[in-house]
Amino acid sequence: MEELLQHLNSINPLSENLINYLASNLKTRDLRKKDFLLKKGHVSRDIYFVNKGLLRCFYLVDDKEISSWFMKEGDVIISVESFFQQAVSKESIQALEDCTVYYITYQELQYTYRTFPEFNAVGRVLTERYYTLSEQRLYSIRGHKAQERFNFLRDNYPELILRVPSKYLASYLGITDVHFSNMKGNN
Amino acid sequence: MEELLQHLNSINPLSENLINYLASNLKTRDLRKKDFLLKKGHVSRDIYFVNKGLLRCFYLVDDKEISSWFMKEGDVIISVESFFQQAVSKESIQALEDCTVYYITYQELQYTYRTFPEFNAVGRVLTERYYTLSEQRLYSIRGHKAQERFNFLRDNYPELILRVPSKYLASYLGITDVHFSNMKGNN
DNA sequence: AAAATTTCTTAAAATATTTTAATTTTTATA
DNA sequence: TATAAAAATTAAAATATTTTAAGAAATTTT
Repeated sequence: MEELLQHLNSINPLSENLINYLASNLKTRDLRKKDFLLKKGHVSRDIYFVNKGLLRCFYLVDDKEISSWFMKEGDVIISVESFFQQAVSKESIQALEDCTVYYITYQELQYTYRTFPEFNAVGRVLTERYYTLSEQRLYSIRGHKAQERFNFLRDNYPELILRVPSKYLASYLGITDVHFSNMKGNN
Repeated sequence: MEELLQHLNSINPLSENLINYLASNLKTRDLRKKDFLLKKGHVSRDIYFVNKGLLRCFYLVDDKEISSWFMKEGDVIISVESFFQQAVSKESIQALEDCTVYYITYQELQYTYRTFPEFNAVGRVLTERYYTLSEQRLYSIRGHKAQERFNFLRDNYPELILRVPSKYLASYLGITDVHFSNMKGNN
């Protein structure tokens, strides 16, 4: 938990009160592989920080699971639309490995923003960073062929290729697992 | 300009000092159709608010222009990655109609965050909203066939179909203008 | 208003990707 | 450890999308 607080502090220095508040309100949760952090149809009520492990975010299109992204150590997790709007989620979040996560609730986060205004700067910068990553994902998908999308993933997120089962990577790239397998062969 | 300040104020009340600061530092720029707000290779140094008109954001892949999004009245414009990281931009931004925009520079925005801490809350909420829209775009593109992507655009952004030339919409949807034309025929 | 340029449409052939199905490999379970 | 289940690979046929090209329509420029 210390490393999370350090991480936040490096974005914008936190007051002692804020550090104490976070330290005493952050909760821990352990997940076994295949456990769900969020199921579609529910509201994304907590904001998580991955301390250990790997998870995937996915949604269904015609009974097929489409992966939106993968979160590992050091990442913050929410279902973006559901959390920010506190609306029912189209996405589910599931552990791909045994995980340990820290979290606080949406209500606690809003309370933190109100009570410790300087924390808005931290929230703003983190949101800017994740927004940028989201735009990069759009950039790498649109206008590129399957092989190019695969190359981008391999060059920028090599760890995912090793840790994430191919069928999830395939749906993330917008192709079938069969085509994914063929592409790897070519290379 | 009044409506922009009202819009910001509705997200989080602005102090009188902040309102005065913004009112005296916001600049206005008029663009003729086809003028550029940003050219690839430059840094996105200003954050714009569209008062009138319509613009497109696009980038090149193998000499082909791929549209990333369209901004109209009431929208905030930046090239996300370039602005937040103050790095060279892969994207360009061009007016599709005659436009009027308001803007401040990146430096002024950072100064505003430092000098008026309450403005961080405004920045945070706006960034959350645009991040959510970016995720929705990913959601609507990935796992969906061309016809479904077109339907999503038609149902959620009908105005774009009327105002944006087909060839730009086609590249936004990740298809050729030829295929776009054929799909419209089917419907 | 006419001419020039750009955009849109249509059709046919070429290519990329999906679907289906069977086999092998890997991982999970008894 | 053996067995069952899930995931990955391979091949062939089916489908979706792109490419190319030519003509029609719309828009911009002179």
